[in-house]
Amino acid sequence: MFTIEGRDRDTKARAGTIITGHGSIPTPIFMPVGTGGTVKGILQSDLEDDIDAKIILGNTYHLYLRPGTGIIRKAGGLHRFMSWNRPILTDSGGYQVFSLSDNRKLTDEGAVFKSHIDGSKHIFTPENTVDIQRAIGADIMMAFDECTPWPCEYKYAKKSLSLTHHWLDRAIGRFRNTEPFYGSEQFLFPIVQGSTFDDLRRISAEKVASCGMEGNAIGGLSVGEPAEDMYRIIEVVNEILPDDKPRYLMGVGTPANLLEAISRGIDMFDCVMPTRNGRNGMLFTSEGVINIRNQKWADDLGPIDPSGPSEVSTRFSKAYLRHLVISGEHLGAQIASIHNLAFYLKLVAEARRKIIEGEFEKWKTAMVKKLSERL
RNA sequence: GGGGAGAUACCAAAGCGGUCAACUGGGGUAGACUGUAAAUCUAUUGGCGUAGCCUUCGUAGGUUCGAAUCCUGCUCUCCCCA
Repeated sequence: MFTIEGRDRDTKARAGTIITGHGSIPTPIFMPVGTGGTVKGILQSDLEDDIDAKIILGNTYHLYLRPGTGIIRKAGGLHRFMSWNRPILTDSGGYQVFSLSDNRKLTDEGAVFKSHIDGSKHIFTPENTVDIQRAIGADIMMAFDECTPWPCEYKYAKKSLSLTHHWLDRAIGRFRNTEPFYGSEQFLFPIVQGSTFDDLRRISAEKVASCGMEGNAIGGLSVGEPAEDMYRIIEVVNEILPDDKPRYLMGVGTPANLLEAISRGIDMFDCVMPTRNGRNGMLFTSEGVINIRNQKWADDLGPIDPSGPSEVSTRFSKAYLRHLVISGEHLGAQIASIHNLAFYLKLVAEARRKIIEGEFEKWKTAMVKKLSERL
């Protein structure tokens, strides 16, 4: 399911391919987030053509509440429901346990929570989140975990970790006792937790590695901790996670975060940043980060990004995009999202080429510097 | 021609003797956003040497210890009737 085609000379970076029932994914890869069966504001055809997304995310919590698994099953799975034939990865709802923490209570059994939509009461367990993801038909399913907040007391992180591990065993049990609904093979990725504590992270990585799944994930990072802590934890964990399986860093991050993580052996990423921040006027370009709402772009008739990661990047000017965003026009959010996602996808594709050529590190160092510039 | 209402900061619109440099929206400016309860949220928006001072509420005067608020003249706008 995962093959490695190349490795960088000087770093832990590698270039590989993940094969799923809905197509293969070159790594390193960035996965656009499509929480509720849509990458917000973007047409599937634009994801396929202009952005060339290889895989997108869906979210168990959101899809379960709306439209509900009944409709998705009736449609023949999420791929058919949303007319997307490339791979899909679903998050288990573990992140919502964290982000909607006011509305939930954790027990050994699972997480009892109130719907943010209508206040109705539900429970997520390691078992039923596998069932829901089976109904969704995700190519890659995630184990149900607790994404701990930051900062986090050692005592709490340790207790939470044992809960996550306990849940992991049960999720794998259910995974092994059930079959895909739609014929296409599904994988289940376990998630390393342990907050910013090296020893807990080691314990968790050992546990996850011992499960022998087709890929592994690192969660609980980029929740507010300094980037240096995140990089350190990645190094600690990747020492232990199997080298011949893809490693997925959940919820990360900025373009610079991606390159730093790739150099430490990460293969997969997802993040709302290119879409959400794009909708709010933040553009990632080959020249640096810009806030398109700033006055200084008002009369800049040059392209959004001359390096042209997407068709919209050179077709439209900064002044036009600024006008759209300032005016609250939906097209502004759409163009910004398309450009940002294409920028992310081009960035990881370029990283892949550099890795195969064995020249990743030098390129990465220069890029990180450039990408962090604020225009 | 007759009668009535009103003129407040970039726009709209509160305020109707001191607690008003003036509520609130919009607009402007800047910031935040990392497994999406976010096309959202926050700050700021007369000037300056900024715990203070200066200039502002159509305009010219007046009353008062004190006026955006009360009185008078003027200018302009809107509405109704003819």
